[in-house]
Amino acid sequence: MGRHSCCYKQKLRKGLWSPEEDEKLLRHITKYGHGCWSSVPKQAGLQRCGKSCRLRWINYLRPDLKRGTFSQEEENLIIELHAVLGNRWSQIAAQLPGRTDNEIKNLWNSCLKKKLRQRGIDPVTHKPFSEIQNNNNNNNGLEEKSQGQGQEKALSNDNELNLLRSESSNKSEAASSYDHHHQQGLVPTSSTNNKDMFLDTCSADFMGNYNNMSSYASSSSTVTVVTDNNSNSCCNWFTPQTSRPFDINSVDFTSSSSFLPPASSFCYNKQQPEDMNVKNNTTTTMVSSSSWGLEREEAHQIHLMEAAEEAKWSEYLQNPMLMLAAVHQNNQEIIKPLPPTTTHLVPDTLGAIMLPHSKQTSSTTTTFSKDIQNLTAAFGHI
DNA sequence: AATGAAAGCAACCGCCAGATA
DNA sequence: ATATCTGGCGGTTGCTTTCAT
Repeated sequence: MGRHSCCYKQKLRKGLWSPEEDEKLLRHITKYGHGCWSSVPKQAGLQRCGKSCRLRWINYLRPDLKRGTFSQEEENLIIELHAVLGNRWSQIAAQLPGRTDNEIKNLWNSCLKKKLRQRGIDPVTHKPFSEIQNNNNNNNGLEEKSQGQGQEKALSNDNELNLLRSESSNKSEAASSYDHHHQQGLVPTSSTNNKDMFLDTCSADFMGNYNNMSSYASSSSTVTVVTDNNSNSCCNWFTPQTSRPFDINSVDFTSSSSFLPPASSFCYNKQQPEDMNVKNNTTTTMVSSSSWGLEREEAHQIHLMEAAEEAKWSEYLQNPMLMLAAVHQNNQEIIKPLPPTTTHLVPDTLGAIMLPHSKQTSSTTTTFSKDIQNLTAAFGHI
């Protein structure tokens, strides 16, 4: 299968499994367990590669599989989980006992996506198309100024195009916003790629998705976003416990697991550029705490709110289903940040969602960004 | 009844990351 | 330190079945 060496060594069967093959595989695994999948076909007397055997077992032969059509409850759950997890089919499947990632994926692609579209909901962002349309119209206005009347304008009402845009709009908005702030020297700089990606990730999510106040789980700490409704604000960073600016240069970006501020929360505060008092040097970014947008008292209040929600968040983190419940229960309510002491969510609790299958280094940041976007899409109204 | 389109589904492909040699 | 092996995942393909005309 694929480029795996097992497939080169001998001519192996492909395609649909015969009942005889199923019986051989089932008998073998029932008796001996699968152990090393690559050795299963040989031991079971099958002309298949180990990968194919594994897939057959997981998707069809496993005794705990639930067969039959999906119930309405299951469909709803998949939709809600997808809003949080995105196309993480294996993680979605983990919440539906007896269902495989493959059949959930198939259901989504063949059925649920369509249903959502029929309801006027974008299956990518889980937001109403009208909302996306409005955003796109705003974007189109800008595009038209810079690009004139292009092909995209002609396609502006096309749903598929909207989908594509909705997938990329947050990132592009955020990226340009970050660039703007970066050019003004309002964002600490760094020479490492990871750090750049970190900044990019943060700015993407913060600029692209925030509404009044949102919070995000990270791999090692809390990201709190405090904003007002002034669109021209700039950003700064600080830890709420101390009201000190978060010194991004102090973060060890060479360690993939600690690309966020260590053992603390940090806040992002929008503020008018003229209020900024940022002094950069080559190694650190020193900012007077009194010059940052939130007063100590405000920061303290936020910190208290964090503490009050700590237990609640712990529960959420232990159980993605609770997170979904939160979506239902808190439509108009502000979800508070993760507790400052919440560290290393990976791989248990929410970390399993945020940073799946231990992917780290460069992919971690992109995954993280995607996760944040998904979470933001799901929690954006909170 | 015939036929083309759409839907459903099983399996493959290609990539990634951790383990191991 | 490097190469190879392996399991796992999401995306995609292509075959079969169902539906509409």
